[in-house]
Amino acid sequence: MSIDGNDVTAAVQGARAELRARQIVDAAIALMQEKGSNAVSMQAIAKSAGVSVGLLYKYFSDKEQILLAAITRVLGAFRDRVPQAIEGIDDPVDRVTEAFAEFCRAVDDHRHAVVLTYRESRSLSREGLADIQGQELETLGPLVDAVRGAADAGDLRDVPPELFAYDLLVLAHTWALKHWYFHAQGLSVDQYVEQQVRTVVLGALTDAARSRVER
Amino acid sequence: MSIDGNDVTAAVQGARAELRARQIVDAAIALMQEKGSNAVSMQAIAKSAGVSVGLLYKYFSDKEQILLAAITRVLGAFRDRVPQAIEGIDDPVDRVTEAFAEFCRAVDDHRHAVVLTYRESRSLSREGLADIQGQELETLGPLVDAVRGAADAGDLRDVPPELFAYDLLVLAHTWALKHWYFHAQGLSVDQYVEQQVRTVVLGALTDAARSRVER
Amino acid sequence: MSIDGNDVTAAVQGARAELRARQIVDAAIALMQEKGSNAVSMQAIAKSAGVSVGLLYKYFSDKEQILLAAITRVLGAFRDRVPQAIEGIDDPVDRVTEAFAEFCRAVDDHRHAVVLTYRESRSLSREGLADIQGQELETLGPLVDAVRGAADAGDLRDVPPELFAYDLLVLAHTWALKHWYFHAQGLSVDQYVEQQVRTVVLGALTDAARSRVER
Amino acid sequence: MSIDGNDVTAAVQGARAELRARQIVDAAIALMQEKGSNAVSMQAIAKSAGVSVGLLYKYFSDKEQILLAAITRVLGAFRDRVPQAIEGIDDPVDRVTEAFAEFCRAVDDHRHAVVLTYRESRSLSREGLADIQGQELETLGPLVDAVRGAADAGDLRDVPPELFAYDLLVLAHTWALKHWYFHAQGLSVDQYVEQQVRTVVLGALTDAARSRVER
DNA sequence: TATGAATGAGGGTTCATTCAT
DNA sequence: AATGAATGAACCCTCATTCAT
Repeated sequence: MSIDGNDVTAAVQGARAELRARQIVDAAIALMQEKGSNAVSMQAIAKSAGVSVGLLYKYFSDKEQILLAAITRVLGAFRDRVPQAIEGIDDPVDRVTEAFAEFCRAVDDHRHAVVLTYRESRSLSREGLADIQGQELETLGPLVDAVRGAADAGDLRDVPPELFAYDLLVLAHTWALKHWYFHAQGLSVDQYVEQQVRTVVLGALTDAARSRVER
Repeated sequence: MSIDGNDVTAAVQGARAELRARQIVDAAIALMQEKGSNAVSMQAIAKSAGVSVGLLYKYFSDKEQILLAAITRVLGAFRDRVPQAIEGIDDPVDRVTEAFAEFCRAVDDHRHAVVLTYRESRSLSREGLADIQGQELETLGPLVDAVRGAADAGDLRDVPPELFAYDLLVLAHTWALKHWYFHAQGLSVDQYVEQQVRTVVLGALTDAARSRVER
Repeated sequence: MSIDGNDVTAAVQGARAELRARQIVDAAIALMQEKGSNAVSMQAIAKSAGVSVGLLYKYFSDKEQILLAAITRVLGAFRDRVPQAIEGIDDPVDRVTEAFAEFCRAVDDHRHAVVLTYRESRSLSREGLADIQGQELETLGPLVDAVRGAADAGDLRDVPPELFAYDLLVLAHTWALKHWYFHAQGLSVDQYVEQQVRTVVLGALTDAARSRVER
Repeated sequence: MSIDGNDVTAAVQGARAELRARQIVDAAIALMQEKGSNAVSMQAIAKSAGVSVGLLYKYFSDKEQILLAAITRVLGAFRDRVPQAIEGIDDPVDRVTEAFAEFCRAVDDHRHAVVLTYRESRSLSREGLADIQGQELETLGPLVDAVRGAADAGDLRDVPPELFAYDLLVLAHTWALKHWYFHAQGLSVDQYVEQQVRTVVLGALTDAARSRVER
C-alpha cells in the first residue's frame, strides 16, 4: 500500500499544474471584472496572476483558452447549483420557482462573470463560441426539466416549455446585465426573484396551479 | 428678417456637417451589422463611409464618440418606432402586445448593433455608459406607458408594471442576444413574438383580459 | 496637352510610394548583409529605413513580402544583365563564356545578396520559396540558351545542356558563397572566371571547338 | 597497472557524458532532417533526445554549440567516407570519380544538414564560422588528393587542381542545395553523379585519359 | 474642408536560457 | 546527474490617432 516516488512527484506536479491553471483563470476573471475585456491582455493576466507571460502558454495554448476556461468555470457553477437546489422538492411549480431563484442567486454570486460571458463572446473563435453556447444550453437543461415537470403535471398554461425555460434563464442573467438598473431601484436579489416569480412564473401557470401556489 | 451671407454659409456648412456625421455613423452601423463589431476599426469606418481617416476626427473626437453615436441612432429608432406603431390602437392589451412586437422587429433590424450595446459597454467611458443607459431607459418609456395603460384599465394581474415592461424590453433584446439559439430552432421574428406573447404577455393579464384577447 | 491636378497628385504619390518601397527593401538588404538574417526584424528594418514599423505594413503585407522583394531585386539584375552582355556576340562558345563571366560579375556586384538568397529561404513560405525558385530558373534561362546554342553548333561534347548551364549558375553563385575561400587565395573575379572557364567550360567543348577557342 | 576507483568513476562518467552528447546531437540532426531546421528549438531537441531541456545546457554551453556539433558530425562523415570509398582503387581517374560519387552520396544522406551549413552560417559566431570553414577545407582534402593524383599521372588537362576539387565539392553540395530542382527533374543521386561526371569530370581529363575511361 | 501617409504603443506569441528541486 | 517549471526579451503585427499638405 505504498506510493513510489515518481507517483508522488507526478501527483504533486499535477496538483501544482492544476493550481497554476486555476490561478491564471482567477486572475483573468478578476481582470475582466474590474477592467473590461479590452484591458485583459496576456501581459495583464500574467501580471495579475503573478507569473510570467511565457508560463501562460504552458498551461493554455491560447488566449482564447484562458477566456474559455474562465467562462466555463462560471457556467459550470450554474449547471451544478440548480439541480442541487431543487433536489428534495416535490411540487412541480415549486421546483420551477426554486430553480429560477437558485439560478438568480448563482448569477448574483458571479455577476461580473456573467456580464463577461456576454461581452467576451467577440474574442472567441467560431468553435470557442459554439463551445460556450453548448455550455449555456447545459445550464438551461435543469430549467427545462423543471418546466417540463410542471407541464406534465398539468400546471402550465399552453406555453412552449423550452422558450419559457429560456426566458427564465435570460431573466436570471438580466439580474447581472441590468444590475445598474435594479440597483438604482434599491432591489435585492430576493426581491428581484420574488417580483419576477409573480410576474413571469405565476403567469405561466394554469389558474388552478396559481391559486394553489398563491394560497 | 434677412439672413446675411455668413449665416447662409454657416447653415450650409452645418447641414453638410450633419450629412457627413450621418454618413460616418451609417458606415459604422453597416460595418457592425455585416462584420460583427470586431472589424470596426477607424480605417474600416473611413473606407466604408467613403471618406478619409482624418475626416473622422473632424466630426468625432474619438472612436468612442462614433460608437456612441451609432448606438444612439439605433436606440433612437427603438424610441421612435414603438410609439408610432401603437398610435392608433385603442385596446390596452393590444397596445402592449403591439409595442412589444414592434420592439422585437426593431431589434431584428439592428441585431448586431444591439449585441454591440452589450458587448462594448465596458470599453465605453463612465459617461458614455451612463449616456447609453439613459437612452435605454428612454426606449423603455413607451413600453412602460403601454403597460401602465393596461394596468389602469384593470387588464393586468398584480404585477409591477416597470418590471414587466423591462422584461419585455429584455426579451426583445434577447431576440438579438440569443439569435444563435432561436435561429437554430428555425424561429422567425414573428414566430418569436407570437410565442413570447403567449408565454409572457398573456400570463400578465387577468383572466378576463386574457379570454377577451384570446377569443 | 495638360495634366490635371489629380493626375499629378496620383503620379507624385505613386512615385513616392515606389520610393518608399525601394527604401524599405534597400534597408532590408543592407541589414541582411551586415547583420545576418536573424537580426532582420521588422523593427530593425523600420529603423534602418528611417520609417516606423507601421509604415512597413502599408507597403508590404508581410515580412515575407519584404524578403521576397529583396531577393527579387537581386535575381532581376541577373536575369537582365546576362542577355545584354552577350547580345552582340556571334560565336556560340564565346556566348557561353561571356554569359558565365557576366553572371559571375553580377554575382560579385551583389555578393552578400546572393548569400542571402541561400540563407533566407528558411523564412519563406512554400509559395514564397516556389516564387524565388521560379525566378532562379529565369536567371538560368539565358545560360541555357547560350549552352543550347553551342550544342546546336556542334561545339559541345555529349553533355546535358540544362545540367551544364545549371553548373555554370551554381559556380557563379559559388563566387559569393565561398568568397571567404577564394579571397584567402587572393583570387579576383576575373581570375576566378578565367580559371573556371578553363576548368569547366573548356572541358565541355569538343576538341575542335576547344582548339578553336584556345588558339 | 591498476585503476583506482575515482578513475573508474571518471571514465564511466566520461563515457556516459560522451553518450549523452552524441544522443543530443543525433536528435538535433534528426530534427533538422525531418523538420527543416526552423523547428530546431532547444525544447524540440530535448524532447527528440528524450532528455530535459536543462540537461542540454550541462553538455553544451549554447544552442550554437549543438548546431556546431551537429554540423561537425556531418562534415566529419564527409571527411571519413571519401577516403574509405577510394581506398582500394588504383586508377587515378577512377579515384576522382569515385571520390566525387561518394561525396554526393554522403551529401544525400545528410541533405538538410548540408543546407543548414549554408543557411545557418550567419547565425554562427565568428569563431563558429571559422571552425566550420576549417572543417569544410578538411572535407576538401581527400578530393584535392585524388585530383592531384590524376594530375600527377598526367590524366588532367591544364586545370588548377584545387579549383577543380572545390568545384566537385560544390557540385556535391549542390545536390542538396538545389534538390528541389533535380527532384523536379526526376533525377536520382546516382543519375546526378553519372551526369555530373560526364559533364565536369570527363571534361577535365586529357583526351587520352578520357578515351581510356570511356572505353 | 479634406486627405492619407505616418506614427508607435501595445497586442499575442515564441523560445533560449536559468535555477530550485 | 537530471529535471522541467519558470522567465522575459524579442518577435511580428494592428490600429487609434496625428499632421503636413
